[in-house]
Amino acid sequence: MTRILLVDDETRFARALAISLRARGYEVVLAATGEEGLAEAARTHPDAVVLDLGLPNLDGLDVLRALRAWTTVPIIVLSARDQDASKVEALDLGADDYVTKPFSMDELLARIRAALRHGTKSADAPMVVTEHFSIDLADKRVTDIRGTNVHLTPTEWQILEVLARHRGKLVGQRQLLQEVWGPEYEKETDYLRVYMAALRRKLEPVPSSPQYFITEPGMGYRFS
Amino acid sequence: MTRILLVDDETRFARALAISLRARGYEVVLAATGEEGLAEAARTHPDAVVLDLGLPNLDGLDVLRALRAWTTVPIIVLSARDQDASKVEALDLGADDYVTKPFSMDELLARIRAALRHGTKSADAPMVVTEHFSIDLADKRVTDIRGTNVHLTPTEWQILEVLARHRGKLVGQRQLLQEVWGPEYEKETDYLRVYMAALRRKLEPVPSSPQYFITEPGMGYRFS
DNA sequence: CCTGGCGTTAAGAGGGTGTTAAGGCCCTTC
DNA sequence: GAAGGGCCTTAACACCCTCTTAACGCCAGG
Repeated sequence: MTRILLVDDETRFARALAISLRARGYEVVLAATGEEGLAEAARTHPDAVVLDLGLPNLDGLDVLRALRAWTTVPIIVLSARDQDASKVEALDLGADDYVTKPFSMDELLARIRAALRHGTKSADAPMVVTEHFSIDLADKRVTDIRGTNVHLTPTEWQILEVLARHRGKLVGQRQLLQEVWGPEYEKETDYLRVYMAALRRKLEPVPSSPQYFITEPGMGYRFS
Repeated sequence: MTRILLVDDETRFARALAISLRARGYEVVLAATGEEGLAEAARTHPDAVVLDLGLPNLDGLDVLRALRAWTTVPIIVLSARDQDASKVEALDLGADDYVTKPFSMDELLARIRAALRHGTKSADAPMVVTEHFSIDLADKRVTDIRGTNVHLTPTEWQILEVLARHRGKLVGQRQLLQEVWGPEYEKETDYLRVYMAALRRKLEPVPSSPQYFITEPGMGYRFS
């Protein structure tokens, strides 16, 4: 789960933001002071930090400096002041973004999403690993247990990609057909049977009794 | 040199910004329309893009979408409007930052610096070495196993560079065409075949059965 | 027994790909 | 100003792969 550290002493605002973030599936760690924020950052290794400059005791810019001394986690700075000086300073100290109050919750959430994209751009290879093969979504490559490349045709790959993205979930036949062939093919369930057979032949250890590509009769398929 | 593409139709502001940027050692490419911006982006491969939303003809958001279809270059969006809708939309379309006019030059410059940090975080791998040849991305040179220089034409080099930067990844034909020839050539798959043949003839030990430049039929090419 | 959904296989049609070479443009050189 | 070379574009052809389609067998439920 994506973890976000929120360093802010205005508990009312912080709580509202935390609720919004949690409602969207993020895990939120709260810190009310700069010291606490640094400690929590070290302890929980968040995927992004939202940092309010208006903190008691320790100045927000000092917190920023301290964080940047050891981590490249995306940091979004919030400020009540619209002063250029601190804005420029914060950005040059390594903040990824600077948002001035007042701002809408939607905007902040969008900026958090943008910041999270930066964090994952270089790291995080979207990989699905099983006991018998592994799927590299970024490289568009499938390798078997010995590291040999498994060749898939474009259609086979698209089906695998859709199933892998919904790992564990049931994907309806109509949905699969629409995502791979387009909306006008949603009745061509024959195609699915042919291609599921191909995928099983190439990836299942025992194609005749599938372990990863499960058929849910009358409904669709599931990858697990 | 760090190259910045500035897409803005207000020539007075654009010119002032260009002067400020050039004074700080950046190379600036100007584009007055969205179409021009897309063409320049494909041609010059900037390290960052500053995009004004208030463009004639083509909407700024469409430009953003078109850019994000093939490049991850940092994009800073400027806007006169302070509307949340376009702000959120732009950020979710892949903009790295969103700045509302009026703003100070210092702030924009600081945000450009911050955006450039993102761009360089993941890039840079100036040498690619294989068993049969090595590629020096910085020097734009390719040498074979005996250290002899291998001569490539500009187009051959660009293709090789794109593939080498995405080492191991599958590069779609459309992406390759857009990055080398520009967005308006994305259907000219003939070009690719001619140039892939040339690259294989010059670099593959056995051009007829490629070891490094792998074709994924119907999808694209992969360098590994 | 019949029906409908599913798995499997194979073959033809169509489109994608590798390869070579000729024509034309631009730049350099004399 | 003319000649030459390098490079890009375009065309033509043969070949290979993929998609589609059809046929058949299997199983479960009506």
